[in-house]
Amino acid sequence: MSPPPIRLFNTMSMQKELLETLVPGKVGIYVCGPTVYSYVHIGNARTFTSFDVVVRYLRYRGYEVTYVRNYTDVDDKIIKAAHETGEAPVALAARFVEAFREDAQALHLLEPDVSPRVSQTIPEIVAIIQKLVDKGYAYESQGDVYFSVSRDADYAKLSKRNLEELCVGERVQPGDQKREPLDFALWKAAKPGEPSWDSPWGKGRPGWHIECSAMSEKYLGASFDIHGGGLDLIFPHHENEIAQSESATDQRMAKYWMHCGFLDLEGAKMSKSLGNVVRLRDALTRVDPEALRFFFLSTHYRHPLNFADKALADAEARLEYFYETLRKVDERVAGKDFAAGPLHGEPGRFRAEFETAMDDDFNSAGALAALSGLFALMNELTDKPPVKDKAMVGRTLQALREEVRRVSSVLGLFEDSPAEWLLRRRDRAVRERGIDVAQVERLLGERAAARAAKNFAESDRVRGLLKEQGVEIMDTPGGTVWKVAPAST
RNA sequence: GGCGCCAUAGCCAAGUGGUAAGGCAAGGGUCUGCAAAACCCUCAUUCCCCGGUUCGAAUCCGGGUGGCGCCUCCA
Repeated sequence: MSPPPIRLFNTMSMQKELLETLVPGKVGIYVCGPTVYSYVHIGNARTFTSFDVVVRYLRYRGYEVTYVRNYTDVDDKIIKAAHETGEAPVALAARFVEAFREDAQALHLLEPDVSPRVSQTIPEIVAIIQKLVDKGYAYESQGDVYFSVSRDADYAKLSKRNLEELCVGERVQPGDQKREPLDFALWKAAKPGEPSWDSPWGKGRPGWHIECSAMSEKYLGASFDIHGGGLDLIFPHHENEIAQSESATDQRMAKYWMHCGFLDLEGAKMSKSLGNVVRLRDALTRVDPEALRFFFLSTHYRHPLNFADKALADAEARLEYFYETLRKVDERVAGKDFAAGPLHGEPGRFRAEFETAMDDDFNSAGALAALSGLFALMNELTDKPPVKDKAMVGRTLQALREEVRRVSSVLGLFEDSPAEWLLRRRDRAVRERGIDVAQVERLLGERAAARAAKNFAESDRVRGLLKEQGVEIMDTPGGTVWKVAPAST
């Protein structure tokens, strides 16, 4: 069996390449995880969601995937944050690892196969640094150890920088022990009160980039398939990882480098200096987690995505359509057996469209488009079947429902029960709009009585009353149901 | 200054040589006591501008214009 023709954009070559893994049928992927000094923001969430779908799709295509995503739990920012809260750095990091796990769960992110932490990888980190020192790529200086960029002939091959130009913006800070401006720290001598570990260079802790070199090698080997992260990690983080790993092992670190585009806020990158960072957990109080996920997937992962209320509302409305459809279909066919026989149309054709899009650099936006026809057909079959053969309609609906399940497993969407999702959404809207559910139900009862008496004037008056409160009602064969209208703002 | 990305309808957004996916909005229709939901139809002779290559370009090349990112911590 020939491998599925998945193509992916490789930052190293700046073009799409056919995925040919080191070991046929297997993929090792390393994604740079969060530095746990605070809650993750929605930009982080986008990146992790993108790679979540990459991993899911590779598995869907039959690859045996080893997915590694680390926690950077030893870092300057953690020490700084801990100093501010008065916590021990280790405790603060542990607290935010837990917070991240909660956030990840809300977004339906898969648990990686391995989630290593810097604090648990110190021996491996020290070993790599020692190797680099021994091979002359690194030097010790007053308890610090630096990587000597000038010793690395192909430095900057990922970001395509030119070393002379890089030096222009660079300054050697006073007190810095670096020999050359571009050199970067592999090991930092401990200062009082900082977490530290023993090393051949005295007590200290790892520099920023070395942990990923150590953790990826520990769990995926010196050379592995895919390394991913946000666009802003290309330089210097991934560049430095490459320099460290390849100098130490003399092997190509990763074959494919994937980078996720930014999530913009009001058309500008989120940044602390602009004060426009939105935490994931704050965003989740305003938008359904699955709608956020859908929103992320509605644009190709390498393109910029603008975080806007309108777009989120659209995503949520679209998701409601999907779930309403699934609810109807499930009511119709769940648990039923239909005699074998021909299907209406070609339920399988949507899968082909979906796979074609995903095979092309994980084009989730294109993949989502394939769902439109699938859901329209389900609605057509439930509401106004074009064929009289009820068994055929039922069989076809079941087949389509199965297609949705397959797609769900890849996109991480529609994993909730439709009834639960719809109720959860309505409950949130009820809370936001301050709607009195008891009153709604009383009015609904009055209207039902009026309708039974064919008093349509009264019935419509009640409808108007509810509408003023933002409640929309729908008369269905199964009775009158209601929902909260989308906010007009 | 160096490196790089992007520019597709009112809005969002796929499409990297073969004659413009999908969604939202809008208009029309079917259904409905009326609605809503759902379904159907319509909705870019054209892809920022100017040249070029080609039988053929939104897609390739050159030049503009306009956004944006990285070069310092950053997903």
